[in-house]
Amino acid sequence: MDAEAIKRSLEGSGLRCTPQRYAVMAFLMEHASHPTAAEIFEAVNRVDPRVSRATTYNSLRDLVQAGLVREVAVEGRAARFDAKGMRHHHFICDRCGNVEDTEWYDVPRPAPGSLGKRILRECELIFRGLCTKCALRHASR
Amino acid sequence: MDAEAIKRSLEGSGLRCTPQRYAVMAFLMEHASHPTAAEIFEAVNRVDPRVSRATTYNSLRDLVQAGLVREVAVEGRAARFDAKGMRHHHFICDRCGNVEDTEWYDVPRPAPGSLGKRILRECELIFRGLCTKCALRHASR
DNA sequence: ATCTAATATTAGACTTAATCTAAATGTTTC
DNA sequence: GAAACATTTAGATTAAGTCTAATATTAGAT
Repeated sequence: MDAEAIKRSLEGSGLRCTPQRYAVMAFLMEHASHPTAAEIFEAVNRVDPRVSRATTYNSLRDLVQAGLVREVAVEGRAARFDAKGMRHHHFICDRCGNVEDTEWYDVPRPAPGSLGKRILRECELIFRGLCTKCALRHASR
Repeated sequence: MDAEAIKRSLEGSGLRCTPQRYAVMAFLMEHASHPTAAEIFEAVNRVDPRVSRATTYNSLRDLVQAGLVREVAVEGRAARFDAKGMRHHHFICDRCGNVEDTEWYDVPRPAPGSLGKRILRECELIFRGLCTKCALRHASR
């Protein structure tokens, strides 16, 4: 996605395309590494010191609300974020905690009725185990 | 599970059955509500003031390591815990953030090869949407 | 039973992540 | 250009979790 597309997607969601929001969104689209808010703030602030910490958090909140960004559910301390580009699932490493994208495939929905009166919006699949790096280190011992 | 069973499962995992650990484990088994560490601490400490905050956290860490308890991945601030009893999936409410258990069913594993050299331990399914309470409130407006 | 070494617990200080606040700045609209 | 609104800012505050050093408990050896 290029600059124009980012601008359009922000405005399409009712968000003004401010330099700060743009910077956060652009950073997320360039880094599929599920960065934490602190990482995003540091990186974005280094490039453009006009971006404050509060604004980083505000922008992330707005982007998540607008549906452009996903807050990945991980059990670690700090929240991690993910631009919603291609659909994918997540693999979380037991050992190093890294979150990686994996190929998407359709998840069978629960049997109708099993959820009662709940309203289902989405199904998310999380794989756990050892990532490539940790699996190799594990094997070589 | 009764007291003896808890004791056995702790010791079977190489953990001494101290009053503190027992209390944390017992609380989790009685409350399927995915309490946060703070909630567990308050409840357990109220009953037995000998249980400190640090020990609550230590016990939870030990229980998770021993595989008796699961730390549920949620995007909120505080971690949530869950005694591993019956297998189940989780439903997280978009609005109130509550985590509820839902009926378990087999999740199709990813195509072999799609995970590369990663070692898969488990698949976890998370549903998102509105819980019963929030769905009703939503409808009545 | 007593000693000893290992394990567990504690209170409270500390660190980290995130939110809040009130003032300032920027943007629209008239 | 002024009023109304949205956004950003630095820094204070809160919340969640971890760490530390002292104390207590336990299991196993004698």
